[in-house]
This record gives sequence, structure tokens and C-alpha cells, in this order.
Amino acid sequence: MKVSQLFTKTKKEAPADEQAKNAQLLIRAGFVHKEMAGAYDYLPLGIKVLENIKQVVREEMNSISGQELIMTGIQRKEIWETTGRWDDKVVDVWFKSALKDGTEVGFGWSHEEPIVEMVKKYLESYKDLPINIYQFQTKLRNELRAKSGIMRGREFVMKDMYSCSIDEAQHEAFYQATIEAYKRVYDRLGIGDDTYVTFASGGAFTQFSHEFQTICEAGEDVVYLHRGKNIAVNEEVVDDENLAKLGIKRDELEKVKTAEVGNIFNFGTQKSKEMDFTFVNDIGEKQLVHLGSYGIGITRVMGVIAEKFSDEKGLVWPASIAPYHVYLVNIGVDDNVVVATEKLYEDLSGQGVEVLYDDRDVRPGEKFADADLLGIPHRVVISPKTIEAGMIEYKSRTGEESELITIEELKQKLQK
RNA sequence: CGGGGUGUGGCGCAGUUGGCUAGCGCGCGGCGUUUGGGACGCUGAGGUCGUAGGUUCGAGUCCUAUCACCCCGACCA
Repeated sequence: MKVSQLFTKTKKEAPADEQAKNAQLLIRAGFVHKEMAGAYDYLPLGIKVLENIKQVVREEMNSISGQELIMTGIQRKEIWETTGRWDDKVVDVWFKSALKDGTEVGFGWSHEEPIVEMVKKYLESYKDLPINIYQFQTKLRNELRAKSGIMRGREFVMKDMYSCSIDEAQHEAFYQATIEAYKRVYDRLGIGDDTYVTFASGGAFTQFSHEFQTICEAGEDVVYLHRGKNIAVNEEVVDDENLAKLGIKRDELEKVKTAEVGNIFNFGTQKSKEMDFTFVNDIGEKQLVHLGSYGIGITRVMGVIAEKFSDEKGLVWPASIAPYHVYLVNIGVDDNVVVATEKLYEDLSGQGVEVLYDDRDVRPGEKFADADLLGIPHRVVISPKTIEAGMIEYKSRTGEESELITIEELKQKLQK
């Protein structure tokens, strides 16, 4: 992509109606546009990051036998009434509307009930289990207050996965596999070291659920960490009884601000009972399905990464999700420079490297500033100087100094 | 939903105890000079001051209502 063709433009100043760092940077750099409080458009640069995050998650979910699908965002009232959750007093984030004929419908804030209702049509015997399905869905939640930029909106993208198992043992195996898959996801996204599997309130069926909490000042949660034993406990469930169960003492814990980037639940057979979600076992008896639910807030993760990996110059994307890998700059109006830069652009692009080529006729300082603001991991400069040396000039986004290297050496850096 | 704050060209802001053609910076168009960390000169376009009503000879400025946005709290599978 050439910068001259990008319809978005960068801004020197942060918008006045955003306090959150993630929103300020993402808007300044042209990744997102605010439509209203808690609702953002993802622009060409932003959607590349979003898709890259989704791809990492997709690969890991597929690796544990997840099957991708996508459900509708419009939901039937009757389905939610089976569990009592159509009621606004029970679920206060509903967006509701009606069809022209008066039929009431809701917009999906979750897909738990609808997915059970859907799978019921296909699940007959134990031979069909387990079933692990997931989707990337835009959730709509009528939050009383949106905040923190893209980290807590009224509309957001979530990966939600659901497991249907024969029994507790089969469920547990998948639950553990998911924890491991989630760890790989966060590692690949560059936040693995700061993300903790955290004990949180479990609801009716189980003692605890597990949240994936990433240390982040802009987060909404407070977690108590035991770094020695690598145990984390959500503030909501820190009490002497629970700490004793986990074998840790209160004075060994460190209090940190975190953002919840994932949450996994064991529903047991509770919901299956309410919704009559059953299968026939090997001796012909009707059994309740054992359910699990596993979420990752895709857009929130993007916000958390923007918050954590940024400096005074702008964003700093991890290579795994950066919208482009190389920011290519030509300096000097001399024809040789332009030809050499175009050639390198074609060469790298032809090899599958995502290059953002700043072909604009603006001063170098502006190009460098934008390279930094956009947070592209690698910056390459072609100038009369580099051509004379038969080299290219390289600097990483986080590096202090640039260096002259060969194109081959650049390609080696891109491998990493 | 309770509390606090903010709405003035595309963006960021100033605008005194009510006063005359509503300013500044950035950005944008034209011309020229520039070209290794967001250049400079000249010039030009662009604003029903969130909206509605009211007070007044006169309202960006005062009053009332309302909408939007931000922050704190509450809420949050």
C-alpha cells in the first residue's frame, strides 16, 4: 500500500472527546473513527490489525478442534425466555427491537442461548460429541456508560466459543486445552508475560471461572497476584476462605490493575437442563449436555495492546499483528531514489511482505513522524546516500539509531 | 442512573463585568522558496458559537429546557 492512496490522515493533536490513550492514538493514526460513545468504525489500518488478531485466535482455536461459524445478530425472544434472560431486569444491556409484524427481537449481546438452540437441531447421540464451535461476532450491549475508548464499547467484536461434552471429564479435558490455547494466543499477541489466568466468580455450578487478565493501567479490574506460584485472584473473590483453598496468604499478594481479555466458563448441565439440550447415550438413555463457554474480546485486546505498547511518538505494534511490517520511505526527489524505492517496494511485496510505502512529496520529518505514530515495526529509508553505499537504511520502531544494512539482512530481520 | 466537567470553521483552542466586521494555531486550495525528524513567505476558502426558547436597545457571553461527549461512582457472564 502506498501512503498517498490511504484515504485516512494522521493528526498531530489528540481528539478532545477522548481521554483514553488507546482511542487517542488509534484516532490520531487513523485506525479507528468514533461514531458515537462506545461505537467505533474500523478504518483500513484498523481492520488489518483486527483481522491479524482474529487470525491468531482462529489458528489456535482450530488447533484444539474448534470449528468456526457465524451466527446472526438478530435473536428470538422465545429462546431467551427459556432461561429467563429476556427480562431487562435480569439482563440490563439488551438492545431490543421488533419486526414489522410486531414480533419482538433482540440484538445479540451474547450467543449462548441461541447457539444451544441451534446445535439442538443437529445433536442426537453421544457419537456426535464433543462439539466445539466458535465465531467472531459483533456483540451489542446497551451499556449505561461506555468508556476507555475501544476497551469497553456498546459494540465490540468477540470470539465466543462453546463446547458441548458428554460428561464432566470430556468437558474438563477441553477446558484445560482451551486454557493452553489461550496462553498461546496471548503469547503470540505479545501480551503473554503480563496476562494471568485468574480465579474469578464461578456462578452457580462451579467454585471458580477463569479470567485472562492483562496487567494494564487502563483496565477496569483489580487482581491479586502471587508471582511466585503464578496464581492470580480477582478482587471480587479474594477472601480468606478462597485464599486458603488456593493455598496462598494474603500478604504474599501484589495488587495490580488489569483488563479482562478473556473469560472461560464451565456451565455444567445447568443451561442444558433449562433448555432441554440432550443426547442419547450408549445405552439409549437421554443425557444432559455438559456446556462450556469461552470468550476473547478481540477489539478489547486491540485496545489493550495499543495502551501497553505505545510511547510518546505513537503506537508500537507487535510484529504478529502490525498492519504493515515495513514502513518504506524515500528521501530526495532524485529519480534514482524513486526508482530504487519502487523496486524495493515491488520486490518485498512480491515476497509477501506487507509494506507501507510513503511515496508522498513531503519532508522526511513528516514521514518519520507518521512511521512512528502508526507503529510499524520496521522502517526502511532509501536516499542518495544509501544508493551510493549500495545499502538501505534500517531502523526498528523501538530502536534508537538507524543502521546501513543490505536487502538480504533486512529480509533476515523480517523473518524473526 | 447519581455526581463533576465540556460543547465556538475539518482538528485543537482563546473570547474580560453582555457591545460594534467572532479571533489564534494546525489542517485545506493557489503561487514561490525549501527537502534527513511534523519547513517558510505571500495569498485564499471555510463559522446559523450543540439545539430550542427566553431576558435585553444589543447575547458566544445572562436565564430555562434539551441533546451530545468526557471523567468519577454505581452496573458489568
